[in-house]
Amino acid sequence: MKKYTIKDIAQLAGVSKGTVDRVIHKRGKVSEKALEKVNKILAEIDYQPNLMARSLKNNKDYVICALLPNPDIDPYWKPCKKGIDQAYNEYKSLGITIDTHLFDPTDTESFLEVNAKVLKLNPDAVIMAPLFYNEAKKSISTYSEANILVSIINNRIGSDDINNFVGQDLVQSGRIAARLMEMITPKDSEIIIAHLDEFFHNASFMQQKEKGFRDYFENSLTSDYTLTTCNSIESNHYKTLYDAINNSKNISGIFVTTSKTYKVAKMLEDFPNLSIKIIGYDLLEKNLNYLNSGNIDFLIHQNPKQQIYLGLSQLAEHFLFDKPITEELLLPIDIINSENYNSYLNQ
Amino acid sequence: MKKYTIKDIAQLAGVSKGTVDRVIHKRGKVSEKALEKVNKILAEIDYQPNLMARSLKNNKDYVICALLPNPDIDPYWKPCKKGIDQAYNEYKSLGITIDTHLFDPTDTESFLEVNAKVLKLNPDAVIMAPLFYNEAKKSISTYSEANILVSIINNRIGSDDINNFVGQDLVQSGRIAARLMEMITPKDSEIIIAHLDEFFHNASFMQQKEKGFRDYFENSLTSDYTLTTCNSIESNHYKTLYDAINNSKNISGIFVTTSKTYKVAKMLEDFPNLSIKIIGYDLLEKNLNYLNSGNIDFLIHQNPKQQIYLGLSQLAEHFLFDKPITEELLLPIDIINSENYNSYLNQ
DNA sequence: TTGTACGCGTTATCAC
DNA sequence: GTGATAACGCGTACAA
Repeated sequence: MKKYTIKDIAQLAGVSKGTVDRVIHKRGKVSEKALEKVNKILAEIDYQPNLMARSLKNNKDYVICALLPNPDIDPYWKPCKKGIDQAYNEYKSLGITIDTHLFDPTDTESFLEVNAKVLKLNPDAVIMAPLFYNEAKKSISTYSEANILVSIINNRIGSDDINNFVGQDLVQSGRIAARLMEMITPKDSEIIIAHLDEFFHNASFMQQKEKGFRDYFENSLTSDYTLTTCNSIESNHYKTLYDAINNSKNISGIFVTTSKTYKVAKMLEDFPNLSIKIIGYDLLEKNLNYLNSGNIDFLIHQNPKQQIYLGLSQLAEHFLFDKPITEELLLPIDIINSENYNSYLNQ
Repeated sequence: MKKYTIKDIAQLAGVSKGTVDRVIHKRGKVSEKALEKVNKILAEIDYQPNLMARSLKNNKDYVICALLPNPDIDPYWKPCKKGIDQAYNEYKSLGITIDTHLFDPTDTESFLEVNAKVLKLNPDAVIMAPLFYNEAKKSISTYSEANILVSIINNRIGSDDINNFVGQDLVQSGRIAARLMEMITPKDSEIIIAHLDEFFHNASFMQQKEKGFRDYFENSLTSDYTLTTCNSIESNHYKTLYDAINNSKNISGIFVTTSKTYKVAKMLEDFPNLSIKIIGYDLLEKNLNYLNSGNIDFLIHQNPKQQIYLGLSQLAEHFLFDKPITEELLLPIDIINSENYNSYLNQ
């Protein structure tokens, strides 16, 4: 399995390196005869261009801007720092610069400002969590017009200008929660689907999770649960959810579609004689505490760290080695209990 | 954030590239004065050697041999092919060759033969699943003496000659199964820990899983399960397990410590009026079928594909970019149910 | 249409 | 001790 170089091919074909290069890259200006000779050799051997040499010759420094919600405001995004650091360390010596810009997930204006700032920097690519649907769409097409690659993480939004999406199948995620719920609650009981307030209001992903959750039970022949959806917001002290729990005596489980699962666990401390299972999302410290104490039964891990790492990695390898970018990268949906969360944290 | 090259440093220090190189690599033969000047510059700037250039100059082709059980004999190893292919494609153009050698997991002799063959090839590294404890240990030290790096996947074996281990914490894996079992079975029932025959008889990893499983319940204040261990082998038609199920009327769950979980599910088809939960290991097709039909409740994913991919990746990056090798890489322990297995298969 | 020469950054070698 | 130079493989400008 010898490694052939352009020089080797030139020698074998009896032409010069330049001619071989022109054939390989289809730059034309090659005589019939030469073309034939080179193609014959190329057909015989398996030429693999040396990516190091190519990249070295390129010798360009690429800049990727990462636009993320401030993790101090929404701790869900905390792990992303680690993912960025990992990608940064892996690619810094190969000519990739990663530049993080945080915005306030409660403030559309802040998102727009950060996008304006980034646009001025004119990076080679942008990777972002598109929390605000309309604003994100507009920013994305602006980037695209400026020939800036766009990678999206966490939740998909429809746009032809997106080069890469890394995330999870949220409908399936709801189905997973449903199957788990089915296993740990009595079949004839009531289950609440709780959408706790999110900073961003046009997010469709809570609905996707609900859809999957309901679909699972609707297609099930053996179950006869009563499913109730409950939207609840902090400014109202989550009163709707509280009342729902307080008024029904047959609730066996609550499916929380957001990372604020711990708030439900906390609320249930007011009802010590109810036995209600909780399934929710994300490995926030507060969630893990309740998972450990047994008050939360399962969490589903959305793996924000891996999402941003993989997105960055795809972009970097594309710039450096011209690797194709996967348009859609769906991560596994991890089921977490008190015993395995630790194995995910140290990743 | 300018990128400094050796040339830049040489210019700044008023010396030649050669001298800078000697300082950086501590090759000596540098005058006090020159050393000082260069070190001063190095202290001021953040010099990051260009890994592409270094690797290009190196221009060595590295060979890694992968020693794995034949997946036609034990389907657990099937996904490894994908992992190897992935690493192969990723690194082939960068000068890494991966050479797979299969052995018969039921036959110690075959393992030794393959090792002998590989030793003759004198590769730069070997990655293997050390199924046969004593034989593996001996082979490993032979490789080490021949200056061949050794990477181990799947199950750890003690040896100072191992450069890298990729796998899971098997004791913790047992605890995870225990927690799941606790959630889906009544607290005062009987649970069987079933060790189904493995091809290799000196494997300690079934014991590790059992230890974790038992530990969990022993430290639990709320549970009073009766745990029974059952070793059962195919040549005896798994009679010991069959009898255990047949004779007891209070079994609520079976924890299968190997990938042959489907055999237990199949056996339970003989007992249609028993309701016994099954938790086992690995995403074999036969296991997934029973997971889908609800006869297996949970599987734990040992991720053999990711194990070999990460091991290969570590070795490759070490050879190419001189990256340090993690001695021990513990993968997350994935909980699988009927709804999320698909998201792992397409990885 | 073709071949040659040069540069990318690092490292090894070889004169001085 | 030191500095100049060649080489790795690729891409390309330029001369023929």
